[in-house]
Amino acid sequence: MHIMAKIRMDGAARRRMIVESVTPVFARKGFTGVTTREIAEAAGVSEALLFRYFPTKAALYEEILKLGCSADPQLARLETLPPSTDTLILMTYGMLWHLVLGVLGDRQLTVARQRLVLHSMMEDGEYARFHFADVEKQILTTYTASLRAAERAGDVLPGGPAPANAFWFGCHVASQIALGRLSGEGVYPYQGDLETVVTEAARFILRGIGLRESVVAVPFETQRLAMFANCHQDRAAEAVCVEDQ
Amino acid sequence: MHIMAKIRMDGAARRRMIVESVTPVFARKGFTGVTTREIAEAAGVSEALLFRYFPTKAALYEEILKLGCSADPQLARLETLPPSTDTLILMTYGMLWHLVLGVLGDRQLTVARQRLVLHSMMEDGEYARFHFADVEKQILTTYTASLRAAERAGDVLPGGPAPANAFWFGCHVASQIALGRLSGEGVYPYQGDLETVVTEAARFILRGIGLRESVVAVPFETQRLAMFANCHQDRAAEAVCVEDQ
DNA sequence: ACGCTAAGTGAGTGAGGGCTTACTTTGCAC
DNA sequence: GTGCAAAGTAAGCCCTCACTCACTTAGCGT
Repeated sequence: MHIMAKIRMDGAARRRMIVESVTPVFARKGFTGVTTREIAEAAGVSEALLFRYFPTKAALYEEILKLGCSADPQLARLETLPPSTDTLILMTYGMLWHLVLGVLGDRQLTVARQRLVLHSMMEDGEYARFHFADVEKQILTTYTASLRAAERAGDVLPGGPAPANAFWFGCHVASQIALGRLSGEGVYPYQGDLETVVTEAARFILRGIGLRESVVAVPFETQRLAMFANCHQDRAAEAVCVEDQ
Repeated sequence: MHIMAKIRMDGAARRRMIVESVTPVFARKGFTGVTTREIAEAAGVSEALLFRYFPTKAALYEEILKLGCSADPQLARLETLPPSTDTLILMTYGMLWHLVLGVLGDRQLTVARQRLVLHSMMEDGEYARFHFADVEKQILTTYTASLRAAERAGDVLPGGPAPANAFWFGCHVASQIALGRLSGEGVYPYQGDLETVVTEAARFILRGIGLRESVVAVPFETQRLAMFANCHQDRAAEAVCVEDQ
């Protein structure tokens, strides 16, 4: 007998462990692209055990999707920010950094989520719709509030897109840059290094939603974002501790 | 004996016919998601015949990718446009209309191409890289020239992104809107109907690359695009004639 | 010490995957 | 008409896939 599962775990722990270790595999190759043997190997477990915990391969996949749907805890933090032009800018840079660089939160999870959403969009789109509805619910009110605040402050030109659309268009730029880098080396022939591209993208988005030049041109001090990220990492550290226990 | 291939064709014609009828199937389900039996059925041909023309399933797929790479003939038309702010605007609207609405050219082919590129980006990205390099080669010089012309005309604010990046960021918005609609009903919860979204997106992009309000705010008369599209349809009609022959 | 339950597995199974083979049919040159 | 090359197919072959079963092992309450 080969030792596959080195240590014996109780049901719940094993389930979680399987889902976690298998997520990136599904993310990389898609549902049909992965075999249950690969899955088992990735989880360090026999195929038979897999099927003790999940009745079918599809059920395991759905479990992963559900888990990916769970709200990003750091997003809650956004609601604590005051509605303002500054917040709008912070959100834009934050989104880009998050989606493209994977700063803030677990990079692997972020990438996995992107892939799952993409797979969904290429199939029936149901999961993607759900996911975006969730994102909207979590972010849009803050975003809209900040956009309105910026308007009141005279920082935004009239005739811009509806707030929801402004938000999504910004997301589109960020997601597509991220998508272009999913396969390792980027596929888009941008000019300049990644940092430049991200900065230019941020300004592109801010101009796009109608912010005045005087606001857009101000360089973004990354400390703010770093602080934001740190707060979250503390939280992540906590979570790990709990899990280890 | 069942009649599968209703009419007898010579080798070259059958090859073309198979590739054409099979492209949307691969596009929808991805390489691993499709069986050779499905492929054969889609082509209205026996599996055996498939394998007479293509040594493996992978070879058939590659053939499709290569064909998808062949330049869009209408793109050549772009080069005939004078470099100007107007051309920049036309290109932006044209891109959106092309990618999202599928006007200009064969809609089904456009969608198939998008899916194939996406599949590639989620795997090794090689085909996507090739495709984008091609797009860049075909469009970027005209785009850059028009952006420079706009600058000279005083229509664009300083401090915008590098021309190549401006182009790609615009593409990103358009592709992502299109991607959100691949599965039928759109997955992004935009505000307003599709036409509104596309118009807002166009303005978002034009603002994003730094065009002045005075230029962006001008409503776009769709006749120009329609004219452009018509020109192409004439060409398409020609092509069909040649093919029928 | 000793069951008893739950964790875990090796060795399959049938279905369906890509691909082949041995054959039939069709058009056409003569 | 007849021969023949090319178009076309039915019927599998073998392998891998998702999934199962009969079994062994570890921990734990008594």
